[in-house]
Amino acid sequence: MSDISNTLPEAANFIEQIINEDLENGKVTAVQTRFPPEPNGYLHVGHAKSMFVNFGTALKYGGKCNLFFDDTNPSKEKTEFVDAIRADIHWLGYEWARECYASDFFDTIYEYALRLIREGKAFVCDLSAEEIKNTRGTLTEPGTESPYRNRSVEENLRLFTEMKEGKYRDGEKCLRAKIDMASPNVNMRDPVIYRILHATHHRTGDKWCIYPMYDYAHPICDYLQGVTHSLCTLEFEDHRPLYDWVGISLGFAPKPRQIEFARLNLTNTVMSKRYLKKLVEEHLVRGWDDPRMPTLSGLRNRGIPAAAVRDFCARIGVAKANSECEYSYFEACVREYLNAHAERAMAVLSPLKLTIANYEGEEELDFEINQTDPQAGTRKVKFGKHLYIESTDFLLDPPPKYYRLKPGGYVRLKNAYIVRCDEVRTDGAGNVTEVLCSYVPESRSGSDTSGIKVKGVIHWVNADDCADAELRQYESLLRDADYAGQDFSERMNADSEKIVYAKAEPYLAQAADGTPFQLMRTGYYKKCTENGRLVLSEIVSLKDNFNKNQSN
RNA sequence: AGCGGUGUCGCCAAGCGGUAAGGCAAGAGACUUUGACUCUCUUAUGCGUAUGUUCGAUUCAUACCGCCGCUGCCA
Repeated sequence: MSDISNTLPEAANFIEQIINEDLENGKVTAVQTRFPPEPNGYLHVGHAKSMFVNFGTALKYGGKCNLFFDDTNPSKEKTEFVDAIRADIHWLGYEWARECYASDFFDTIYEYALRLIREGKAFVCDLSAEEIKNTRGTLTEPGTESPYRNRSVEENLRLFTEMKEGKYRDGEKCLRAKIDMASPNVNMRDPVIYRILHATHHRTGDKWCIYPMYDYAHPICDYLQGVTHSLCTLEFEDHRPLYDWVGISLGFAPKPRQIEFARLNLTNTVMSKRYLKKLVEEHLVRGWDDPRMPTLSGLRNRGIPAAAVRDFCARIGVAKANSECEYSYFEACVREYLNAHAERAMAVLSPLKLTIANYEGEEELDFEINQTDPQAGTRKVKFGKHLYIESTDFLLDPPPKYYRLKPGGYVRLKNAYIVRCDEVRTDGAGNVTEVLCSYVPESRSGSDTSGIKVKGVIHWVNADDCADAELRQYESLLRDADYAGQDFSERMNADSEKIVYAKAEPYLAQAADGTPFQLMRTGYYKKCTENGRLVLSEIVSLKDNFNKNQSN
């Protein structure tokens, strides 16, 4: 399996270059990063990349990575999300050095604001949001300075204290950094750094009615945590001058360094929290962890192994160019991992009865648990006279080059015997209801002396042995197959700009009792995805499988 | 239009002046107790375009062109 500790290195060269420089010229002596989600939703694959970069960088340099909850906007954040985020990070396989919150630092952040005011670097502004917007200027024209920009330090101090004490309504006043209204970078035009928000915070309750803005709080929180390299996505590139302004104004040493990288995009996949939230709130999905969701909990419920997600992140690399990965890349990583690690089991999704006329009794056959890994051992499967095969593995009028079962044709039952189709039973409507075969006794797998060569090998289940328990399970698999299919895509299509999952995925299933199952048709994978239907045959149970692999 | 980024095979992505890695996808073949897996081979005289500098440029310079982001009291 992919090793967490060696996945980042080759992937993020430009980040490493910067860090190496800082290390070489003694700017820093150890590397500290942080994974900074806002607890306003669940984590998705995009966050997996961010975790990969942040945790991976720390791992690479023998440093630390904190879990930092960016909870500066109480109107959007909830404890439910905090718990889910924690669980998802652990599932992905990462361990944080310290868990902290922006709200842990509210007191200090406030003190720093006082200091900026005393040094004439911040002022209380009475302009409304609308007025601030109108005086900010445009992309090509400078803004105009606020009439409140030159208030005395004493007045600013008094006003800001009153803001904190709750003397004003939301939006009535705000604290702004005094930078440059003519800056070509709009973020530097006296940005708001504190706003009044009479909202109950999920952690600090009603202690505060003013909250710091991200741009102001983030560099402070980074510094207070000892973060040396603050890795974030490209859209914050324009904010870096402000990030630096805060650090320099407050005299941080060493000042954390912000480095940006491109976020992950996947074809046919909605990654915007706004849409995902909408899907949940409008009950178009069961919840954030619905297996159709690109959330980490969704992937987990779909049975996708965390190691495969990590491997994917490592393989796509980290760069600054905007890009969109083909979903097939992700699927390849999942298949590759599953192929190497998942336990095999045979299952028939659409059963067709097969009876072997000349076979009596029963015997137990040895099956490899994982063909690619002999050490995984073997399992016993009962073979008998009455079996079920996949209905699609038999064709009355087969096209040329059809290697599976057909009237008068030979085929091998996987890991068992070669059989010949002698007779077919149909119902009134002409549908095939049963296939009658005869088997070749000396063709048993492993000791085949029959000399018969067959091109086709099909899977089967013993009807007597597992009819009750397993067929019920197949039903639930089928139900979920529908549930995972086209209907959903169409709805999404009509409803939003993108499709969530345009195609059903062959390994997308879950038993009714919640047991995650990996479906992996080893033979017809491509065909499955082409027609968008699940026509799978091999079930790979991953229950406990991942945990097992995790521990070593 | 201003600022900040970015343009290398269908999709990711190495490369940091010395003559285009790798992966995914695709195609061909071998193997096979499923046609899967595995294995082998093929796929950019070309690196957004044009000029330069140089013995030599994807790598440096200049100018264009394209794409992305930015005018929340969101993060």
